[in-house]
Amino acid sequence: MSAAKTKKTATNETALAEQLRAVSLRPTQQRMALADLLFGRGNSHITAEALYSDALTAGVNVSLATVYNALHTFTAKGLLREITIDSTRSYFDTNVDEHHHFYFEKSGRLEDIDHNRVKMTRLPDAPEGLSVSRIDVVIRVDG
Amino acid sequence: MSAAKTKKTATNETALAEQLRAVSLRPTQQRMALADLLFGRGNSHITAEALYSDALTAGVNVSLATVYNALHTFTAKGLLREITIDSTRSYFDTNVDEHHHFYFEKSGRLEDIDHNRVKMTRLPDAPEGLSVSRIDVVIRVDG
DNA sequence: ATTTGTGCAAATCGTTTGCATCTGA
DNA sequence: TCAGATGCAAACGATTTGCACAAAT
Repeated sequence: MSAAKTKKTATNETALAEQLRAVSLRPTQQRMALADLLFGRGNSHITAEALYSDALTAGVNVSLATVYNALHTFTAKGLLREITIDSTRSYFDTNVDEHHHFYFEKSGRLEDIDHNRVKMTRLPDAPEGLSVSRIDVVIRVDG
Repeated sequence: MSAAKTKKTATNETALAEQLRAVSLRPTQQRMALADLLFGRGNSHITAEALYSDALTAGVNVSLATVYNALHTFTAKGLLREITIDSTRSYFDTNVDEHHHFYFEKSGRLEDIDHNRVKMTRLPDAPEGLSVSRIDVVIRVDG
């Protein structure tokens, strides 16, 4: 009885709609359903294709183009973070807080590393006048 | 008068051939020429397409498929390191020593950071029984 | 002679785009 | 009403693949 499959409660629906409106996005049916799939579960790292197939499974009427659209829009609005580790696909992370990743080379799976589990005591300055937008630490493990 | 354009010196040719033989790769014309382009210059981060066009410019007779082939083979043999940061293309790094990168978001350019310019005093253990194959630190700057 | 590498063109695959249609405010 | 969103199918671009031919040992 996932919220995506059954009728969402009014409060849920409102919460999602508010979340979207807060970043000036129209809470359309598709965005609501995708947001519910993305943020309503623990599943923090997902690919476009995977989200699309989750949507189909959940009976959500949405096209692949709209999935890509929503993922990029959400990312631009700071609701998601895009992670590029494997050149064959992009992952989108629902965790937008500062954190790092384990990357399991065999399975292609990602796992969060809380930022306080990594401490960097020395870092180079950003080149002349440029500012650092993000520091990504990826620990690759053979698994 | 690049070594790729003109006839290579006997010592150069021998050195490259030895380098390839050392990792049990046949020193074919194409691999020699590509190795020369890759390792003979300062240019440490290159894409397959860029190497291909460099090769054409240098008058080297090689196909794109062979460029991909050589890049992957060299990487498998430890002569190169593949870097995935931008999902639209793969970079190959001739620097295979432990080091990190600046990534210039606007230009898509990469710049090496010597590993002793980054110091990590706290790192999580690798998950159960798995070993860490590599730690990548990417500092993204808006430039 | 045998193995390995190369080149071409076609195939793949994730992602993007153009455009007509629909929907939310 | 009308800007913004969606869906479809075609286009894309980097990379891979199949297979015949060529080159290295």
